[in-house]
This record gives sequence, C-alpha cells and structure tokens, in this order.
Amino acid sequence: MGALVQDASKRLRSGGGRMTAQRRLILEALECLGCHPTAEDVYAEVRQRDSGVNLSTVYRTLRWLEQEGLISARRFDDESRQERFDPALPAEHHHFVCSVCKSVIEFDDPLIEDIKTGFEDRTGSKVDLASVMLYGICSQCKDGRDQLSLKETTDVLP
Amino acid sequence: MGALVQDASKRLRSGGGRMTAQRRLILEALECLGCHPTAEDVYAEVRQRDSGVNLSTVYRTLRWLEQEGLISARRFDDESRQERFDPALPAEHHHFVCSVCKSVIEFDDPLIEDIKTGFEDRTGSKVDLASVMLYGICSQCKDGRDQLSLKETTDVLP
DNA sequence: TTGATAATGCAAATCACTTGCAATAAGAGA
DNA sequence: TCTCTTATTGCAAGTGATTTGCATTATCAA
Repeated sequence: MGALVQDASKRLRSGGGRMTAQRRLILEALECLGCHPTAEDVYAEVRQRDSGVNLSTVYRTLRWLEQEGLISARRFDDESRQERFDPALPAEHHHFVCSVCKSVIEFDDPLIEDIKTGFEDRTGSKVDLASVMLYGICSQCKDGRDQLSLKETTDVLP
Repeated sequence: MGALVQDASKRLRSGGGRMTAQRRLILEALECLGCHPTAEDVYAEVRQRDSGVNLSTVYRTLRWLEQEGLISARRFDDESRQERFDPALPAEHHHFVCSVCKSVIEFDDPLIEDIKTGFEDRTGSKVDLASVMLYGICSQCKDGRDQLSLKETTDVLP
C-alpha cells in the first residue's frame, strides 16, 4: 500500500470519512501513474480495473485530495485546458515540458529561492510560492526527431 | 495609433487579411487595457464603444493575434479557468500574482537565464522559454489588510 | 463600381469540469 | 452480526469558457 493510500485513509478516519472501493482505486491509480496525470488519465486507469467508476467520482476525489493537501492541481500546457494532478511533495517543485513529446520533467534549482527573496526585497511583497515552467525540447526528441513528422517538429524549432 | 494596431495592420496587409472596425476596436481595447486582460475584459471594453461586437469575434481576433505572435495567452490563477492575454513583449517576462487582490506584477531576473542554461546542461534538453510565476501577497495587501475580510486574508497567510 | 472571399454575428456545439438528487453502502454502535 | 445514520456514489443535467458551422455582410484589389 502506497503512501498516498495510507495518508488518505488517515485523513478519512480522523474526519469521519469513509474509504470506498472507488477511492482506493483512484488513489492506487494516482500512485501508479505517478507524474502529472489528468483527471481523464486517472479515470482511464481506474476503469481498466473496474469499469463501474464514474468520472465525477474521480473529480470529486481529486478535489478532496487537493483540499487535504495530498495532491495539487496545475495547468501545464497552454494548448490543453486540462488540469494535471501532482502528488503534493513537501517541497516546491518545478517543471520542464517537452513541446514535442509533451513529457514532463521535474527539476529544482537553488537559484529559485534567490529569485523569490530578490523579488521580496525589491517590492516589499511576501512570496509564498514559486512555480517555474520551462518549455523546450527534451534530449530524446532533440536526438531522435525522425520519430515524428517534420511538420510537428519544425513548429517548435527556432 | 498604438504599436499593436500598426503591427496587426501590417500582418493583415501582407497576408491578404482585412482590417475591420471590430478588429480595430479590439486592438485598441488591448492597448488601453494593457496588462493581462481576459477575453471578457476585452469584450466589455470593446462594447463600451460599440455594442455591436460579438464575443466570438473577440475570441477569433485574440487567437489570430496569438498565432501571429503579437500577443500571448496564459493562465495565471488556478482558481479561474479564464485565459489572459498579454501583449507579446520581445523579451520573456514573468509574473507575480497577489493571492488577495489578484493583481499581477511583471518582473524579470537575470537568474532566470542561469536556471535555463543550468537545466540544459544537466539534461541535454533545449529550453526555448521559461515562465516563472510567483504567488504571494503584494506590499499593499500586506499593509492594508483590513480592506478585506479577515477570512479571505488568513487563507493565504502562513 | 464590382466581385471574390475574408470576417462577422448568431446559435449551437464542445470541452472540462461541477452539482443536485435519489440510490447505495461504509462503518459506528447496539 | 445486524442496524441505522449519513457519507459517498452514479447519473444526468448544468456551468463557464471557448470554439465552430453557416448564412450574411463588408473589405479591398482590380
């Protein structure tokens, strides 16, 4: 049983909630999909095991997990309107999105803290959270570009 | 006549497009609104001058400008599903969003270039674009918090 | 001035969720 | 173990933001 299932069970128990088959399935799907699935991704994964789970249950569970701080929602790609769901790591994390294969790489950089404090010092604001998105071409797509049509790849090249 | 109207006219002329009253109105609204309006903001501004402009025309014009690279679309606030439209500045620019008053402050920091090259060096990817979002409380809201209900403000405080 | 066709307005469609409500099923207590 | 309360679910309808099809209108090159 993964950490997410355990954490969620704990919250449920202490808050008068109930652990249902659907929730367990959704939690397991989140753990198995790992990085940044959309609600539809989670739904597809869940339905592979049990076709009786409803999409609105997926959304409701996702929102509940978000409120509990166990996952967080973000929008990566401006092309897609869909939200993506991350396991909420204790630390802030940042993302690179490959414009070709749409894969997402998480990264971190200590300079981000300097950007935050720099902004605070210059403006007198309080910065609670930073989110850095990098867009480009990952090393795989850079090398093996022939996997994709030329049209698709030239779009993103300088 | 602002730069956006001029640029757009040039594109239209060279691409067989036509400058219409609606487009001029939308372009002028974008210039007058300046920073990060939503499509609805643009629509409202346009209709103040001419109530005969349709929302779908606003969207179509905004998308066309985006394709032409004259403006860019982004989503700031994960709470709102609306896109916001920036004049596409020659240089990348980055944003701070105040969680209380929702105001947006643009900023830049040379360290962002270092983050990009650092990521390229570590992963072998090519980074075309970075987008840094900072979320927090602006200096005004930090000082004059009593303008808003306590509930609203405590949500975003540590 | 004319004519081809780009652009518009309108209404309907779509996409990504969200919500109301009746039916179902956890799980605390008897 | 059985009951009963009520949290949770499925379903269908609703919403908000944006897009699209199509008949109509209007720009602008000839």
